[in-house]
Amino acid sequence: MAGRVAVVVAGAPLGPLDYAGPEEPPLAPGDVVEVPLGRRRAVGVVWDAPPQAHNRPLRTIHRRLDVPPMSRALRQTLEFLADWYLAPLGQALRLALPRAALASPKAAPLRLVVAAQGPAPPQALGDLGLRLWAHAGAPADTAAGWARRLGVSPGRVARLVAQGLLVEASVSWPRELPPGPLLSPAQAAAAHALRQAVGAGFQAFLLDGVTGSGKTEVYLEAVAQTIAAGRQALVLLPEIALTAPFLARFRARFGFAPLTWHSGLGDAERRRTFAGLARGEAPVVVGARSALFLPLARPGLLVVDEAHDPSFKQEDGLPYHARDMAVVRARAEGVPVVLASATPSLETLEQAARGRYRHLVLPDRHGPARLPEVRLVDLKRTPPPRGRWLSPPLVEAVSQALSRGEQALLFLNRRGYAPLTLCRACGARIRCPHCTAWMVDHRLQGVLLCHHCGHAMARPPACPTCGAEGQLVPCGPGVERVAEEAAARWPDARLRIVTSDTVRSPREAEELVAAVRARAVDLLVGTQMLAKAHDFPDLTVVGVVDADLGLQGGDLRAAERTFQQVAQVAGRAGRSDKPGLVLVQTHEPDSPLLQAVAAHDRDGFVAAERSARAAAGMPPFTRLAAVVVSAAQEEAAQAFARALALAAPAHPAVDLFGPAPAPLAVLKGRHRLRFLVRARRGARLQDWLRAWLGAVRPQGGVRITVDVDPQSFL
DNA sequence: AGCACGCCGACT
DNA sequence: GTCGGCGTGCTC
Repeated sequence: MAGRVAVVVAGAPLGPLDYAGPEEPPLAPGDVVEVPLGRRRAVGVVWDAPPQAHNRPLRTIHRRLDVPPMSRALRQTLEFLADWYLAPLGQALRLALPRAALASPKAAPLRLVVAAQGPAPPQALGDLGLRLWAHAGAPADTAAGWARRLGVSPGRVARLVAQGLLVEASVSWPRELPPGPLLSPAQAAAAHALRQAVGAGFQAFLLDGVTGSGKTEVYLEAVAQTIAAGRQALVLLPEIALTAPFLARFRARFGFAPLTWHSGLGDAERRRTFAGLARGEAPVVVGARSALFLPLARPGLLVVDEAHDPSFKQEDGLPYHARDMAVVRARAEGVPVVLASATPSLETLEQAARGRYRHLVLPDRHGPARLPEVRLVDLKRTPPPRGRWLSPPLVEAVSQALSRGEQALLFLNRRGYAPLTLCRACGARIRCPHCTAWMVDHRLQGVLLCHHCGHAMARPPACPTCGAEGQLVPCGPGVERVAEEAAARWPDARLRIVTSDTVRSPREAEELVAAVRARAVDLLVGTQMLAKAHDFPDLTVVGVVDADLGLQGGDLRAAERTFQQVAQVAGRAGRSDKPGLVLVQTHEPDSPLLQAVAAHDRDGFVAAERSARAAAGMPPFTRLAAVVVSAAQEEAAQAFARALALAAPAHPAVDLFGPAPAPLAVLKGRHRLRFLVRARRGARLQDWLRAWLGAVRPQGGVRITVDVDPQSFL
């Protein structure tokens, strides 16, 4: 009789299933196997679950794949994740089993090429030298990749390598690390605490320092300690756009490039990276959210940089928070984890206040840089001219920066040209046919787009409702419209619009950052993509076009997000020795939120927000889950939601709100009703949800989605 | 997630 | 008379 084994199938919304395993060689938990499932073959992982005592006939495991088994710590992390987010284990497993995990690991070891660095490109290289230097610190790439990137032949790349202008870097373990940079006393103290923690088991840290305070240098010392101890470090960054400057700093510190993991990688590189990490050959990997589940043969340290960033929360599919799951994985691995941020979330600060995370503070900007002056511009007292969006004080500040030969940034968190198109004749607004949303005018692409479902339509010549011609007018600003105004205002400035529409790949992000740093751009107009941790030394003036924007909608975290966003984008100004100036346009200059922004008073803001949350019984003092019921037929959704409301178990510490139409009442053609579940102290949120949702069976095309610890409330 | 089974509309 | 729509249900 063959052995009975539990297998979790990747991707299937199922728990462990029982199979008949081979007698010899026996399978062990973590082994990656191919199993029959229904009439297809699926890939799964042998799990630790005790075999269930059912007596249906078992099907037989086809074979064990010749890939490194999944570690116990990673399995535990996924189990925790599935349990926390009420997701089937099979769905969670897919996070850690990308296609690259299934390839044979016999791929050649990585040999990559990176740009050398020096004070200046050799004159003799001319234009090629400039291009090369613009890519200093770019991610390691193959020789062919560099040839493409520089627009030269592979032979020319080989010559550059021979000349030492490109450096071949093996991902193998560095023998020796260069000494670290000189740190300020506060940095040194924090770095010391982190170094001590490496190799000493699980501990969570909040590395909390104002923008430009040198958090990266501090945690890189912990990375150094980790490498020296022969262990691996995993660093999460919110967006791939951040990796190029990060890699430059990394290379400056260590003299080699880390592995990277992001959506821009090709299959071959993915396989090599995955296998290299699983075999323990590469010391450091840097990646976006999904990198959290990469295999580490010798884990030593996890870092979540810009830990406040909302992109760490996956919003589609399985809605997990990589920041929180990083702590879970670190605990499972028995290694320290560092959450670094200038504007930590209230949840993270609360963990620190309760002593769960050790709080390391860097109070000042590093070196000569000072925090920028933040001025609030009252849009009621100094409004922009009608039909324009830049107020006189902001125009003046940008003009001065440009005339000094410095760079300026205009921030508006709104893609497209105008968020709404209105008919002057009949007042109709152009709506998405599938969602409760306006169609957003995107002039660069020449279409109207729905930002929720992606529906596109041509800009109609006449009003679709009343047929009036020439009466459709764009309402309100998007970045394209602000850019149009800026281009008219500063015709000589070299302007770039930076949004997910214009910067669509890691390569384009890298190119943009290189162009800005090389001073090929004078004026940036963009969305939150620009608010992130870029370091542009000649950028001195930042304009926040509409600070009130994020406060609309009354979302629980609106104030917090606005503070973070404005503080982060303000942090782009004046990062070297030139002083920075930030102008924040608002209709509410007297609001405590904006007063705190202007005074760089994060602690004041947090204290006020914290007591408001406590008074309202909101996180971090309670826990929430959003439960959305959706169906193509509105009546079906409503009927089911009513039944669901009646099925709610009574609990003294659980409050159920709803059902109410979700803010996006129709999304992709489905009508949506939302419940909000609040668990106060003493209630187990997930247990209550399981009891509730387990008691009902959706039918008639009704779907239920659960978002535990929701960040967005649409 | 896939992939069947299962009952109701337009085609060779 | 069949092909095919996706609603419903199952996968050890």
